[in-house]
Amino acid sequence: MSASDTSRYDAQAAEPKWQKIWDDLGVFEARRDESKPKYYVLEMFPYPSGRIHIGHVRNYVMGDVIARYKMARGFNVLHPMGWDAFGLPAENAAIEKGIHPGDWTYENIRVMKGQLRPMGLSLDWSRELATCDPEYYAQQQALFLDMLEAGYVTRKSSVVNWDPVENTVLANEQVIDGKGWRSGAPVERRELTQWFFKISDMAEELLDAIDGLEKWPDKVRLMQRNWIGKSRGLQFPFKLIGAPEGFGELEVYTTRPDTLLGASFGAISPDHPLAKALETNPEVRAFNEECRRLGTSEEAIEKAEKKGFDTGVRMVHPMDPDWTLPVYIANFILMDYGTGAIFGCPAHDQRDLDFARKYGLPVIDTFVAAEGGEPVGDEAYTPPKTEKVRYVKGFDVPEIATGEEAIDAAIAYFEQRGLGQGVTKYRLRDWGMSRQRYWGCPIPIIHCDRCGPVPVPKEELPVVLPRDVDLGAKGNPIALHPTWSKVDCPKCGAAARRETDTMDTFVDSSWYFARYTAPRAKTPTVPEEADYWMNVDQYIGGIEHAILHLLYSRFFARAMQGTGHLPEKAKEPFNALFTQGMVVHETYSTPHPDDPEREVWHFPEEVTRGEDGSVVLRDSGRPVTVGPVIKMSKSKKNVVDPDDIVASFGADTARWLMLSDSPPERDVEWTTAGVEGAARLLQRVWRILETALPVLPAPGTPAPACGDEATALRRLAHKTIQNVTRDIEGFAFNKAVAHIYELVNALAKSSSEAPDMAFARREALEIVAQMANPMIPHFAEEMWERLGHETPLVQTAWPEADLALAQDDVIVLPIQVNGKKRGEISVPKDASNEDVEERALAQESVIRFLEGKAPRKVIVVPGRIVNVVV
RNA sequence: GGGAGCGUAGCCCAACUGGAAGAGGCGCCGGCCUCAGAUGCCGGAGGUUGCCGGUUCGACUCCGGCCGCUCCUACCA
Repeated sequence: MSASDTSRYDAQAAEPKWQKIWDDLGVFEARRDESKPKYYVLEMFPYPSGRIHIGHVRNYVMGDVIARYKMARGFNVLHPMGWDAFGLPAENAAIEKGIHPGDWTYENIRVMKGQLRPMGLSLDWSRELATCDPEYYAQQQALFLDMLEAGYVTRKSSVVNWDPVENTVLANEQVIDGKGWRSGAPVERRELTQWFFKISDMAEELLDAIDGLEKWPDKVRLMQRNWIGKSRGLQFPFKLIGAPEGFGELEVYTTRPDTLLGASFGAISPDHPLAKALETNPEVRAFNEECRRLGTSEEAIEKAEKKGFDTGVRMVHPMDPDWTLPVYIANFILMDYGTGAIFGCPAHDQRDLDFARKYGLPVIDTFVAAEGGEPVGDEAYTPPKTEKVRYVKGFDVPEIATGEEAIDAAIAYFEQRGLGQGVTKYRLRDWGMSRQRYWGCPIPIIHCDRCGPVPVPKEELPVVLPRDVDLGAKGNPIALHPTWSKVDCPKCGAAARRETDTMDTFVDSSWYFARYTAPRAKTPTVPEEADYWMNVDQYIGGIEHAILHLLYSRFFARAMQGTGHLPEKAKEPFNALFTQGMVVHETYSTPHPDDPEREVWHFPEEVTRGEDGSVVLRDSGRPVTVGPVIKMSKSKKNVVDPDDIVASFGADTARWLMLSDSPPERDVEWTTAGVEGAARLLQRVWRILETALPVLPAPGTPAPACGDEATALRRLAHKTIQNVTRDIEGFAFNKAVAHIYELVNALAKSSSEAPDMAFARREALEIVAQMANPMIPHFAEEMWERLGHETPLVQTAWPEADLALAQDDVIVLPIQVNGKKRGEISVPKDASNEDVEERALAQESVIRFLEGKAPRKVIVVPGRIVNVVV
């Protein structure tokens, strides 16, 4: 193909050309400009795992559509990008491949940036940051110190997964069936003193503020509410009989005090002080140790078979001194929630019922259904608290009452008698942020035997990670470093030790959005910049971050406001949130050669379908196990990267494909079916353009008088502006794509060279270019240039639809008889309901289906439908 | 175990949130173009809206119960 051949669109030439033009114009470099409204669009930044995959691209292309659209709407747009660069995979790579985590991470960033740049995203790369860079984490350490001083940080004990062979703490994902993933040794729960952010102090505030997050998806708001888990309940003690010294009472918390007369046992967590005190009994010790082998994840604990151990201790029912109940240690009671001790009421809690059946404990109904209630059998009776039920063993409450009423009555009863008190509790726990790992932000603290934990003076920041560590060693690599931790106490000058824990990587991602407003500053933020750019107007990311990342970021924004690093308005940092669906794919595995219990994962490109349809490895032909369709992730290798498509068809084709078909919020199973279709669209539009060019009027020619055909094309073009605008605003990119197709299809059918048609075709082509610009910007710019425009689209305003032109004057209404379509009528769009009814009843087909009967009712839905009911 | 979501043509999905089951794309079939293929153009078929029940003049849409799949579950990010 020669350079002057315009019969085909040449993405390989056009894409670098336009990227250079945009770069030279500096249009994506955000500068403060008080004369324009600002718009901050942000996609969740990636973990540099090695290569960009389709899931990333989908995320960033969506953000790019919004960014480019807002630019055309006259906003001063900030659209930055960076790297969530600390984390466990870098350490694993170091062990497996002998590469330093830092080298591995920076190489990944280089590769992934190299993959992203050709996508033509409107990113301000001058603000790029990496959380593993001392420039970033120095400011994170400064923030930590300010938060410590302001009382947002505390130190206390918590449980971790301990691998006794590796001498190391394991992440939940490193615990497989209760065993360490490398050592295979049974995992233990062990207590360590760790640093915490006091997020639970903010539970009420974070809960209340959810109401104000109107542009967040309801499902995310609901998930956050449930996670915070506010509950009102009763806390009170049981007197104990036969307990070790110092354990005269057992404090329990219950959200259902109305079921107290249905109690049949007490249960405590294996981590409860009483359970530990009882470990002098070897059987108790053995039971507790078995429980501790479950690891720390909520999922594992709850999924495990419910087991209990009768301690022999008994507790006295507070309402009847002669009534005593056995106290069990139970593997499903969490020490972190409530008081770590409960009373079990089998009739009204399924877990308690299963437990009671297993250990032969009584099941006592306290209430039954208000009408025809039967005693509990195999299923616990747990109606909503708002439902009226009949209390058969209630106290201080009418026989028929709702759960809520009875709970309030029970709390009042206990408070009046001084037996206990109503308390509000939250499921939300403090955020444990200490990690016994290498590749993270060092916690800037020095431990002195005399002064305790002492903050590192700010002028000595950053506390830089040591580079020379032995990651293969058993234990925390930083703690094992021979010299790094040895320092003098900043307060008293005595020999002291640095804190060797690093921060949870969620800390890094909890404030990066604020750092983007002044990424090179020598302070965490800069007031003028934060004032101008905050908040994030549109945040875009995966639904998998609906709880933790977003909740932690909300906490951080408040703490940063409290320490003077963010303005008041940034307390809720994300004005609008869009959660895009995940790109999912099958997984492929074969048994590990050394250990058939384990699996080796394979990339989709490594497998192929055999002749009989079975899935085999491409090189060896070994059979492959096809696993479930799950989120693309490096660890399972079910990733597809965009390079092949970009190399064969160009970035715009990949972008178009990503935006077509699937609604953005829905998960998509990745398939390359449709690539050719996406590429075809570009060529098709190009051909339409090149065919039309010789007959089109000059740019800016005013509209001539238009005949029916030209008016119809113009109407569709202006409707397309309305539709695409609405669809982009509503994140319905798949619908925007469909509307562009519709206009292109109409253009393809127009070949008339009459002046009015030539005008309408130019107008429609320009609108196609402008509507498609946020999605396939290189192609759109090239079109725009061929159409004779000198100012690039990136600096061109979004068009306004001509409302008068976009409206239909006549609409077609379907007519139903008894809900079934029997005919249709055409009426003026502003026809009255009476008119419509009259015309509908005059319809031949309607008369026929009425069979002489008089209509009982006629329902006219303006602009929609007419239903005649007989 | 708990929390959240999804399910429409062979496939991806629309259906203005209660108003004609079909906008758009992929694939498939037929025709045209071509020496042939690719590209392209024109046309077409395809349905118990996961299942059962309820509300309604009218249900893909709302309610209840099942089935299947996905995400989160506090040390994966």
